[in-house]
Amino acid sequence: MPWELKPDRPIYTQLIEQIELMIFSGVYSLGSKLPSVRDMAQEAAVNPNTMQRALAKLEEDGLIITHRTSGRTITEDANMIEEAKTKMAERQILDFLEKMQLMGFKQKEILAIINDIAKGMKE
Amino acid sequence: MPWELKPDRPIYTQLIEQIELMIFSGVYSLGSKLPSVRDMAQEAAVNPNTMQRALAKLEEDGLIITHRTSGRTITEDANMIEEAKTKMAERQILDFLEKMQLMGFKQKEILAIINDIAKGMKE
DNA sequence: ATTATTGTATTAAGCTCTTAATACAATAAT
DNA sequence: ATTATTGTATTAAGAGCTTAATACAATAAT
Repeated sequence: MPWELKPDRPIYTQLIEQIELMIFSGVYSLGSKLPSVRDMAQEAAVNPNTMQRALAKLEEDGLIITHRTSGRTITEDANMIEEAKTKMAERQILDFLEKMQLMGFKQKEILAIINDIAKGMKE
Repeated sequence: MPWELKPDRPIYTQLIEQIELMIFSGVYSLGSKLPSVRDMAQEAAVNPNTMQRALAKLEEDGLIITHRTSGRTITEDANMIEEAKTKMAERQILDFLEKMQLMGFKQKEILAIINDIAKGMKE
C-alpha cells in the first residue's frame, strides 16, 4: 500500500489521513522514529513543504513528537493512539450509515446489506 | 437535510454528490423538473457558475436532461438511477472495509464491529 | 408583441494549495 | 573541528476553485 494521492482534495489532508492509518495499523509503531521530512516527501512524491504541513498537524494532535534536530517519533502514549483509532472507526461507521440513509435505503434494507457483507466475509 | 458544504474539498464535487443523493432517495423524482440553476445556486448559497458546473457533470452522466430554455429534468430511466445508486452503495461499502483494514482491524474484528452495528440497529 | 426565464459563456479578481528554490540554526555524525 | 542532517521559514510562481458581474440566444409566459 504505497502512497495514494488523488487530485480531488488537498494532498496534505490525504497525507495526514494516510500517516494516521499507518500509525493505527502499526506500520509506524509506538515510539518509533519517522523518516525525515525530506525522505517522506520523496517517498510520497510530494514537496517537502506539503509533507511538513501534514506532519505539523499530526504533531499538533499529539500523535507525533518532534525533536528539533533529530527527527520525529511516534508518541508512546498507546491510549492516545487507541482513542484516535476508535474515533476514526466510529466516524467511518457513522458516515457510512448516514450516506446510505441519504441515498434512500430504509433501516431494514441497510440491515440486510450489512448482513450480506458479514456473510461474504465469513468465507 | 439542507445543503451541507465543507471547505475541505471542492464545492462542485459536493454539489454533485448531494444532488445524486437527492435523486437516489426520490427527493427529486423520476422525470421531475429541477429548479433553475440560479434558484438552486441560491438555495445552496453558492455561485450560479459553481452550481452549473455540478449540473453539467450530472447531465454528462445522464442522470439529468437539459432543455435549453425550459430548465432541466431528472432522467426517466429508472434503471440508470438504480444502477448508479447501487454503484454508489458498493463504493461506500468497499471504501469502508478498505479503510478499516488499513487502520489495522483484522477480518474478525471488522466482523464483530459489523455485528455490533446490526445489533444496535434492531432497536 | 413584449417581457421574463432558461441555460450558457466570458472576464477578472481573490483565495488556497502545491511546487521550487533557497536559507538558517541546532545538533548529530564523522 | 568539520560536515551532514534535522526541522523550519521565506519567497515566488503557477494551477485550480470560487465568486462577481455581465452578456447572449432561445423560448416560455404574459
